[in-house]
Amino acid sequence: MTRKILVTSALPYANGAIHLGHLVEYIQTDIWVRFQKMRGHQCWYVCADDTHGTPVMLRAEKEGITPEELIARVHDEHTRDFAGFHVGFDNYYTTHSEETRACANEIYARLCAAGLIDARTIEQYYDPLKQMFLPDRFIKGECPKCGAHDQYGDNCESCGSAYTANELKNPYSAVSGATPELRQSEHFFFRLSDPRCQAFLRRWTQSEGRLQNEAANKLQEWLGEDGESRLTDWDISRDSPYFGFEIPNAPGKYFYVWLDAPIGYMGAFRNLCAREGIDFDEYWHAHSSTELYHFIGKDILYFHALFWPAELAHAGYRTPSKVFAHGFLTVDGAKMSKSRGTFITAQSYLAQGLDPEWLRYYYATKLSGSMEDIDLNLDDFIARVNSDLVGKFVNIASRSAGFIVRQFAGQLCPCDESLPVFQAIRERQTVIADHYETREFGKAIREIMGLVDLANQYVDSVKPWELARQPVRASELHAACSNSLNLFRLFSILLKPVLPALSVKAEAFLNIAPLVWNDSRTVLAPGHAINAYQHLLTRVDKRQVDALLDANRESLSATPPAAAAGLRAQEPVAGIALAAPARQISIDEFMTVDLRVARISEATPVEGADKLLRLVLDLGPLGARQVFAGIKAAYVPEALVGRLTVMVANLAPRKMKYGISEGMVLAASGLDGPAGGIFLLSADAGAEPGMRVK
RNA sequence: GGUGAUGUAGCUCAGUCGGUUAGAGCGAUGGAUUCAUAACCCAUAGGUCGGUGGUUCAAUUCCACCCAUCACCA
Repeated sequence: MTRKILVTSALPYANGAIHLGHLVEYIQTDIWVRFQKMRGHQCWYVCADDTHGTPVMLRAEKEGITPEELIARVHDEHTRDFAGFHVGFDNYYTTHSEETRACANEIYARLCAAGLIDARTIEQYYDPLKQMFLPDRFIKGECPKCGAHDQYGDNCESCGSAYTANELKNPYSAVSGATPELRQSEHFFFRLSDPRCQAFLRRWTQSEGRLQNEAANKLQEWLGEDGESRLTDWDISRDSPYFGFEIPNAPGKYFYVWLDAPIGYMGAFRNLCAREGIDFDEYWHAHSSTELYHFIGKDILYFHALFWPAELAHAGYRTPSKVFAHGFLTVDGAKMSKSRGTFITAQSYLAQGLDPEWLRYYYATKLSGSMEDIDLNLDDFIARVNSDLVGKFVNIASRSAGFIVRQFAGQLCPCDESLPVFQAIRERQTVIADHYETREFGKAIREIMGLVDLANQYVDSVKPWELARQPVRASELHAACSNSLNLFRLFSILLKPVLPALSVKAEAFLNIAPLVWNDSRTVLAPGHAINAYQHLLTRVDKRQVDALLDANRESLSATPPAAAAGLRAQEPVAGIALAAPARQISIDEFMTVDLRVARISEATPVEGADKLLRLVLDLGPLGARQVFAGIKAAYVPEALVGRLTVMVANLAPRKMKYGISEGMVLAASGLDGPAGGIFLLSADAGAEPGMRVK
């Protein structure tokens, strides 16, 4: 039965370049979509640039162009990058479209009619210099939940909490730096706290198969226990000036960008429908039997699994069949870093001449249906691609084609499907298809490569190069190579969702029509003529990877680290990594850590904590700080009072169960953490509290 | 601090609903081979399955605690 499927990837913001982290999602989605299409299903893949909001508005202003010009340029760049990685959208659109506007107005009107939109006058920060209300993303301050500095006004990148901008502490305008003032303004709210929404979301998020287990558990945390009402109403409007859609009958009021972003999926699809003659309503009406899947990063689960389905359900539309959240990308085990050159843009990867299918393949080997992060290990990347794709897969064609072309005029003889390797492929096909379906691409690849190994063993066992020297055994040679090329064709089918461009080349080489999944049931007919073999894939050269890192490496001074690398904020002491020396840093980088001499003026045990002492540190002219230090195992509190030590004075304050920790004291510790001892640093006599350590 | 996840050969990862000698690929070493972009094939070496206790006839697999990493929460 042909399924009707609509698939989306999250909308990239029209304010920055696509990088390898983004590509995890687009490649994952694209592989899945290509698989569905190969299976003969009707599967539409849409995405769009997320164009609205203050960042776009301000950036355009800074560049001296209109927002429309900016988003047009970024749209071109994004389109180019995605095409470069063979991400095959059926439509890559923009949220700044009449289709999206119409859908947003429609949803808004229906939510109004359902009594789920409230107008309320709120106090919001206003930038007196810039003369504008400061929308969430452009007001910064300290997170009300965890105290992290420089957090945006809608959710905290440090602790993930969602809140409103007014809850931020010590706010400042990210536009002008001015201290904002509170002013009143009327805003519109989506009433998530309404019992209907609460009940719906509880049911929706917990329904079988809707979300990954980890995601469902996470949402359960956000929803709270039964009867508990943790969801708060969601502010969906912003005041002029704003780049976005003006709300009907509300002059000067605009939809908040996060309202129209997911609606952009609908807008992009509506645009596609007009082009392709698809029935939009069949896919979106409340009782649609079509399937709708959103691929997203785990960071935006909140929006896609709470706000979005609640909006849809109460506006009379269908809700997503499933939401697939994936983890983040690390490079060589660490977050992407501009100073290490691992913040790699899609454009630079292609510009350096690296093959996009190398990355598609490597990601595929690592991807699964879970929300776990995946690591791009660059040495492993090189080894994996060269070994699997060039050494094994492509090699099968390469080692057989010459004989067929030279000795048999390119024509194949009947294929012997009774060989064990063909049987193995037939046997594992279904499992491989299931792995693709469940997004267990890593498992699919492992299965396929196991079969490819069998194929190379087969070739080795029949030794075509020996047969070729004995003219009387020409038919054996013909059979061996025909079998081998048929194996290559089957593997091309199995790998086609991952390697679309390579498959096109393989199809040209084999002289066949575009392969679909069911072609794996057949073999090439006797007498079928192939074309001469040309290299299908080159090897990765380590120098290319090094050049890529160099191209993406920025000077250290250009990107001061937000938090001093290697020093962990959550452990006041003993957290410094030990085994190997950390990477080299510049003096400038070191100086971002403000180390000060401090006198311990109070030291008391913390009730309820096994390891912590509460210290009050006197920094002389800089005042006193409270710090919770995990040194209880090694020190009697009274013995510490009066001592001089060294502390990090510019560490972001951290709210702990027992109070706010405003820094950390330095201590040495052995390899095994506290078990290796804890040795508080001291300052020699003469040092005064508050002196800088450098 | 709490919750959750992860910790298996040099590297990247499987796996074990407790049960004879813990697997794969890569890398290393040796051999074979020369059709293939020094690819492929065979073989060998490498792990006290993070640590410590407990349950059990038997634990890498279950339980507790500890350590490390990551995420989320407070």
